[in-house]
Amino acid sequence: MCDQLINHIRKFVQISDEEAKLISSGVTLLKLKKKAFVLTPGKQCKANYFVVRGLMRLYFISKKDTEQITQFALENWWITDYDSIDSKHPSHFYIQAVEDSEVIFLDQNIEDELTVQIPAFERYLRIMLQKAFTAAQRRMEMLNNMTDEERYRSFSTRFPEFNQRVPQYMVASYLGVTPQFISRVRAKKSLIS
Amino acid sequence: MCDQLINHIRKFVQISDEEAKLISSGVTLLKLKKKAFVLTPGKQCKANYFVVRGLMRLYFISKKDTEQITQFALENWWITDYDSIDSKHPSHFYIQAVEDSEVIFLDQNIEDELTVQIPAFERYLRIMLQKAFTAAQRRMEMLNNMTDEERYRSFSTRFPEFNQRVPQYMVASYLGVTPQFISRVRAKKSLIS
DNA sequence: CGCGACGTTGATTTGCCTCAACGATTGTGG
DNA sequence: CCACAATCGTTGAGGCAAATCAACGTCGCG
Repeated sequence: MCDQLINHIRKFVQISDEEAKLISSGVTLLKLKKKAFVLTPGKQCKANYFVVRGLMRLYFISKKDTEQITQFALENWWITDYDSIDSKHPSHFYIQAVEDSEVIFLDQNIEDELTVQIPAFERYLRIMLQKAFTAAQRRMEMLNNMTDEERYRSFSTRFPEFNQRVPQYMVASYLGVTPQFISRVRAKKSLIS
Repeated sequence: MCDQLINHIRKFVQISDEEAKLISSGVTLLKLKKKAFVLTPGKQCKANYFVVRGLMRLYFISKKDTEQITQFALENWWITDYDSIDSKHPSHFYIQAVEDSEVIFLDQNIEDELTVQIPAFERYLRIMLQKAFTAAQRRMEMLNNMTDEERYRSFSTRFPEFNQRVPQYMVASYLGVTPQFISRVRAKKSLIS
């Protein structure tokens, strides 16, 4: 049932079959319809989510009453609100399925137990965090080093899959621009070619 | 010599005195003059740096030939270029002392050994990464949810120490605005009060 | 069918940058 | 100790990229 997670872990660290079973028995598979939520503002985030199939997004409502997407998670990515988990404060984020999805639910307390029992699992999670942090760094780099137009073009050529699977207004929200702006850039592009 | 690092680790995880010694014997204390570099573009980053005293910054040169600061590290923070470490590619960042500083140098290979030998140390590093990632998330949130003026005001009231220790143009670079812009905001502020 | 969600297009506004010149302060060599 | 340059911050004028506001088109779905 959780083969995909175990396979993913084994790309980075070695775990025995018993350890794999231990991990499997600690998690739950959730089937989510499009637009279903696993976290909403006001609730404390208590789990880490691994995307088996589908696409999740993490977002909040900005001052201007618009959705602000801070993260997407495709297959084999983890997504959660670490801030809420660490501080034990209520989250101000939504985590929502963009498409029909299957995600593995890993409760925070169980994660703590597993990381103590299985050092290799702790290492795996550290490696995932390091990747996530690097991605966040790169994204900030792009925010400060490119114009909005460059950023959109770079994003859509580097992650063409997203343009297929994600509505334009979500891409806009993720990139920190307006949907109108993206529309104009695309109009320009098609004139050139 | 590395008491400060050991104390910091023990705020988050338990380690024995032997483990503490093992860690201490694996690291080196560097004394850096203001403006000294521990990493420059073109070189592969091979270590993690823990700030004992002083202030470090991580930055790169943007397309417009201006410095873009992506991270500061005060006392008790780690700083490095994970991207270069993971990919083993040359870095395109500078890591530089903003003030005279003392940093603890932890070689990547030694870090790998220590994390295998001491699971609690791996856990400590994961916790540090989680904090760093959360901070990066928050920063992106601010970038998309505030005007440049709000962001500067929020930054300077939330981290007043930085305004003492860091020249204005570095704050500007970190916030992604021009030094002139900050100057104007401050002028406005003093008129009001 | 009719409604809502999503995208497009045009006109106007605005927040911040750019360029440029001018202080103030610091540090350095003669 | 002073002259000078370099560094850092301030101020003003003009320009531009993207946001905002608003209207309209189109597709999919209950």
